[in-house]
Amino acid sequence: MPDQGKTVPEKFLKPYDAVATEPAVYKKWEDSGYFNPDNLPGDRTEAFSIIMPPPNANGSLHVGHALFVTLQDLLIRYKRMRGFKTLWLPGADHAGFETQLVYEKKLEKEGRSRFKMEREEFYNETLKFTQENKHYMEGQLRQLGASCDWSREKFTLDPAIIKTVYDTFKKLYEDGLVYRGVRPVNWSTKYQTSLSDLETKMVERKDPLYYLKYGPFVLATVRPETKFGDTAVAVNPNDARYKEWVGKEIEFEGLIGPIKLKVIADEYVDPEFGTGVVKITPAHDPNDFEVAQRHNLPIVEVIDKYGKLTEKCGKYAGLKVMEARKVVAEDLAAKGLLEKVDENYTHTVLVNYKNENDILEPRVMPQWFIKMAPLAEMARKAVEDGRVNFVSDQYRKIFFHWLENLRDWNISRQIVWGIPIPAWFKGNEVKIQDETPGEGWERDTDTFDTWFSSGQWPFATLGYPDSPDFKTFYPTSVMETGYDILMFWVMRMIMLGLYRTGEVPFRDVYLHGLVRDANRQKMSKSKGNVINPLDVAEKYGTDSLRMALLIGNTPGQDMALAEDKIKGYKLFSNKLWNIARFVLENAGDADTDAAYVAKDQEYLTQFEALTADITKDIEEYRVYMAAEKLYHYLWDVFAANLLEESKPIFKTGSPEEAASRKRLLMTILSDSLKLLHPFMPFITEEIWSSMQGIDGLLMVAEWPAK
RNA sequence: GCACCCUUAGCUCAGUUGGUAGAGCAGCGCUUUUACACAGCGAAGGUCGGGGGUUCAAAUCCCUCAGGGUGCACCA
Repeated sequence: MPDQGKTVPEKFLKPYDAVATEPAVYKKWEDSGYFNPDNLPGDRTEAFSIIMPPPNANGSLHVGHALFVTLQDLLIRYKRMRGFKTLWLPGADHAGFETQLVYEKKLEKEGRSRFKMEREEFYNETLKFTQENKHYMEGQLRQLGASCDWSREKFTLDPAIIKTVYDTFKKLYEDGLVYRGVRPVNWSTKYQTSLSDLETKMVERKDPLYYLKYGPFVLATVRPETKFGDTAVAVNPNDARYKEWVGKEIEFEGLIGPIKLKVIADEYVDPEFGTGVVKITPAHDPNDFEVAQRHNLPIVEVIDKYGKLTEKCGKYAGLKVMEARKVVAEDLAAKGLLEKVDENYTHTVLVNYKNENDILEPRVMPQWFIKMAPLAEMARKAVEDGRVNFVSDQYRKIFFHWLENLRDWNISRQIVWGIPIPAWFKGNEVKIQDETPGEGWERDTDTFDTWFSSGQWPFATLGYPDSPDFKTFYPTSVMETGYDILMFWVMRMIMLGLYRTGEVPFRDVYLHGLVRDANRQKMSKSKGNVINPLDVAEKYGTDSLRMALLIGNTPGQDMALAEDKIKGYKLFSNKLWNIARFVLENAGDADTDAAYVAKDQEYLTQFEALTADITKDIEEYRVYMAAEKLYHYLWDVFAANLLEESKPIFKTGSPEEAASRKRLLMTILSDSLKLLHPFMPFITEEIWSSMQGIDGLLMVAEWPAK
């Protein structure tokens, strides 16, 4: 053995064992206290902060979570090494409606139902369920290497968070931006709650289109069962066919007695569609409601909250919508009031975004709404003048487009699992406070839309307005999350952050895409194509998973992830491990003052250029490029050239050449570990710990770029 | 209907401010010579969706067509 006498730790004689190494490395980091910005070494004045998008505490982490952990941990580790006072604040979301759905399903499996439980009982069980999940998730985040400050962890139901949410609600109410309105909402008869416009989806369906005889008119509708709620028929003001009817009343025999309806003219009616005549049912169609507002039409509720016809429908009362549709159509036909039926009519229906079988019923109900126009304007300005910067420009465009079509936001939910709305009613009086105002007041039983509280997450978690953390870390530096919650969350945070604090909640928005399977299919349990991040992390190492998630993944774009790709970076880990072994065996005794020969000086210059390049890439959020460049350099330059060339130098070269080369290898290895650490934190820290003469943790080593 | 994105090697994707193309996997070939068999090395592979334009120069900028995807939207 030519290398006798060199001391290389025995672990390098075996392939890198990620599974055995990673938990111990994480423990070292956590024990060091450096996750907490207050404990970081040196004099750090400039802050860098990321608020972690709180995972929903209703399940385990999926590969999408692994992606955000990887991206955010990378940015945090990079800035920590650059000398910033870095805070990455973790949390968990009670995720109101979604968690309630998950828990209801669980109850269903046990043959139970929340409708047979006391409110409190259901709430407490769900709370226990989320707390267990939350604990489990924290372990998973650690496994993924998240260097977040656990001492500052927050939960959306923490009393301090709830207090902030209440204060915001009260302020909005006092400013006239929150109002109690009787307006159309998206009602789920299945889950017995309203949903915001964002929590709905349009799906295409084929339904019969019925042509009904309304006195002198024929009009088309998919929903004959709502006819009992008609309060007018409408035509287009420019439609010559019906001009003489406008303002008059039509009278005809209905199913439950004679009907009298006013004929109104409104631009809403498209003369080209159907017969150009529309029945107006304000209580069960948001458009009809708007028409009714313009024409002062009465609103008659004919469908109740269970989706059954009301007593206004005579003998049809009590029938469910779909049954009623059939019966009403039959009876109309029998009475000769049905002109024809188009059986192949394709249209869109509004459904629950979490359950396409849950067709939503538009209903007019008293609910809490937020006036969006003033808030949207604040947000628009902030993005327009660059106070908030989108890393990918496409989402800036989508953001502006979205702001154009905003309706007021329904923030009250008729569900148990959530933050109770601090409102009290007595007759027509309303008071906003948490404690009872006294005798005769009744508390609102509704809870907040979960996005109303998460929309306040950045300033709520930092303890607005008095906490030192708020002063140090707000506005936060980056918001990194999936583009799928741009509207749900990012928009609302910008609006509510600006409204409440006067400042944007974050400066840069980095939106990542969906992680799909190798064939670009969405991962789903039913398809069986799910990659469980913790499983593959145990198989190939967390570092390999992180690299696989980073390389070839650009902001805002979906990525395909195959297990083979992760495996590929396991090979890279092993390559790096063996590079380290070679360097330690052959250059472990390097003299750090040795003079560089010309060739080695060239290598060093090349490496310094790479360092600057990679630094720029990270600064400009091209982390995928930085990762690829490092991969390429280490494999194709360091291993293939530097190491191979070194072998003859160490065998037959001059002492000057050998000394120069030893110093070069040690220098480039140690700086490479620094550059690679934000990407592959575990293996780099582990190698670092074995390098002679290097003290301390790599996670707080100084970044090598000038 | 409006808006946005995508189309590059067999597959999945990169390509920063315009300078005649890169990675991983698959496929092909070679190698068990002490950094690496839990592999390694090498070669091959593309008229950058079609057409037009700007430019000394276009995968990159502009126009247009085609295909795919997503978001928003009040057609009963």
